[in-house]
Amino acid sequence: MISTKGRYALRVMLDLAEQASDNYIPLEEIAQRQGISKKYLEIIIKVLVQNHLLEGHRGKGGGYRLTRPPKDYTVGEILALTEERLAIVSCLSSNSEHCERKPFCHTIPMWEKFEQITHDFFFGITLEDLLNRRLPE
Amino acid sequence: MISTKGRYALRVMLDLAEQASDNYIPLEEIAQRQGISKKYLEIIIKVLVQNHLLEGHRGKGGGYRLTRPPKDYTVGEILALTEERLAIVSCLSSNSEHCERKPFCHTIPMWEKFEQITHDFFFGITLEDLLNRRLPE
DNA sequence: ATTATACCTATTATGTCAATAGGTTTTTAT
DNA sequence: ATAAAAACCTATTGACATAATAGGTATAAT
Repeated sequence: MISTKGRYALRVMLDLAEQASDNYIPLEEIAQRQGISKKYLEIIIKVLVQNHLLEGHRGKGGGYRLTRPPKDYTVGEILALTEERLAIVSCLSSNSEHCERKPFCHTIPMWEKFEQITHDFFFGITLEDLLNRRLPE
Repeated sequence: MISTKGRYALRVMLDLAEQASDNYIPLEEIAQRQGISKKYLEIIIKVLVQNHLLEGHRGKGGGYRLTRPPKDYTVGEILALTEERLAIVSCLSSNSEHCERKPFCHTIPMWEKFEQITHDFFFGITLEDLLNRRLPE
């Protein structure tokens, strides 16, 4: 399940993309427009800045702005940052302990395929697609 | 993310399918074979019985058995029972509170499509498919 | 100097997951 | 009848993640 963290991150990115402005936009403004607690958004937006999806500028007149055009962001890369667990079952996640059943497991191939499908889906949609309400294929 | 509950449920069903026997198989035996706590499995198997995916028989010589041939179970119906939240985002789940942003939301169509993909994937795989390590298409 | 802003560190409440514990009831085999 | 083997039932616990709040510091523009 996608948590609010991931969904909020997406909404912040979309909000900025919608403004289509090169100016910095204060978080306060975004929070009000989206109806989300500014304090909570701070936590989420931090990750986006650290990974250079957004650029923050301090002080009066500061705020946040995109670092690329909306068509150059995929939904997948945004969710991957805030969700951490794009792995669908723990058996597949990198930090899972070794399972000696894995070689014989009847279900692993299914999880792997689903993971592939999930990846392809979310990495195949850009912010611009969302703005235009146009899903690929 | 699929929880152990869902994965264990699947493994129990697979275990029974593999035995390919009309006899009742004690949970103790399944638990040992699968390396899962019997007590925990009790909780999981209860749901499967209540929904008639399994049949339980009490007393000496009792145990559990499938109610249908493996080809007539889909992975989807098993996971749906134990996971509850096959809804990917809370906005789409039935018990979510009304969101007045929904009509304008740029992300809802994406979540809906992903939900469709997820549903089609898991309801398109049967227990028999898993037994044979054969994923459809 | 003041104001507006990002940025930082910590804390909390809630809830779910995963698991354990200790029983009761039913059925079969002897 | 009796004993054993099994399902079935109710409650509790520890650990962890999520979602959110709180209060502060650093920076930049006017």
